[in-house]
Amino acid sequence: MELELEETLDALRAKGHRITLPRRWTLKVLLQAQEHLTCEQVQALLAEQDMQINTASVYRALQWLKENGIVAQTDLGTGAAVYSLVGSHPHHHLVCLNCDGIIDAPDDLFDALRERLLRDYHFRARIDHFAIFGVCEGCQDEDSE
Amino acid sequence: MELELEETLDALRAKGHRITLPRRWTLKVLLQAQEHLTCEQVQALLAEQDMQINTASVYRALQWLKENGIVAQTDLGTGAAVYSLVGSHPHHHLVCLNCDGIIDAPDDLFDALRERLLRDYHFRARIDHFAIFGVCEGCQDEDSE
DNA sequence: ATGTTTGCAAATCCTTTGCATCAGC
DNA sequence: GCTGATGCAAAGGATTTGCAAACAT
Repeated sequence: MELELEETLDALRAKGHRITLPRRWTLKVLLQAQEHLTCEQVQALLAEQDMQINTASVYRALQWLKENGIVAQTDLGTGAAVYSLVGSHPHHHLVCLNCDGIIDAPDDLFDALRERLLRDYHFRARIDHFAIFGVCEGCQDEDSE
Repeated sequence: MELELEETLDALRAKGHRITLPRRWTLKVLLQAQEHLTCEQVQALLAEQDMQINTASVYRALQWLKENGIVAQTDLGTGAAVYSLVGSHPHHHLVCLNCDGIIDAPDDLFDALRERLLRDYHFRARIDHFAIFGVCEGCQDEDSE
């Protein structure tokens, strides 16, 4: 993991980017967490480890990582956007409109869609971390009661 | 269209909801527009026709319509959420991460995905008005230049 | 009549920005 | 040393909320 951190940073440096502490730490905590985090969570997790950075800098670091294809930004309808690594294990979320529960879904779910978008629209979809809204099994049962 | 308005409102009334002017007007303008609108646009279009409602009431009406499955809310990454009717002609958007261009996409794109989510996850997806981010044809060419 | 919804203004929440200072290369 | 990134505080924009008055049923 430490390796992955340095490798990624080296690649960015090679593209002419400056590697600063906010950027390094933000990427580090995302690698540690291996799950989607809000800006606030990133900052809190860092603070726990005595790495203090300003909120604006976390936002700027996250945006930079996003622009460079390292992280994906997703709106789960929870108010704050969540950020997660693209590379590691791409996964998606089924968000229940009724109970707000979240089910994880694998990436290959979107393979057919990706292919079709590329073929029919020449559109290269970047479905890195997706949220699909709907009604989960439990809540469907409730509805019918 | 007038018919559809009254029918929908009657159905809501039958469910015990109160039909007020903000609710009626908000639905009316969405039926007129037949495309996704922001809260601000709803309010502006109504004001043009001398139907003044408060911003908070537009939000409340939109949320009410959403809770009742009449409209879908979508985040196109443009700041404000957009709202559109579910019933009429479901459609979706391919949003280019580079040029912010928006390509319309038909609903049947998601048929296979819907079926698989239902079969494998018992999840009833409500993909009413979706945004898929990626890179459009023109911007792919630019990249390779 | 009664309980719900509205309008208004203020509050809240997430995110961005201007600018002087600081740090990476 | 130059250029770009940070920290801070303040602004920004979208959405929500508290509450008295108005309204639908």
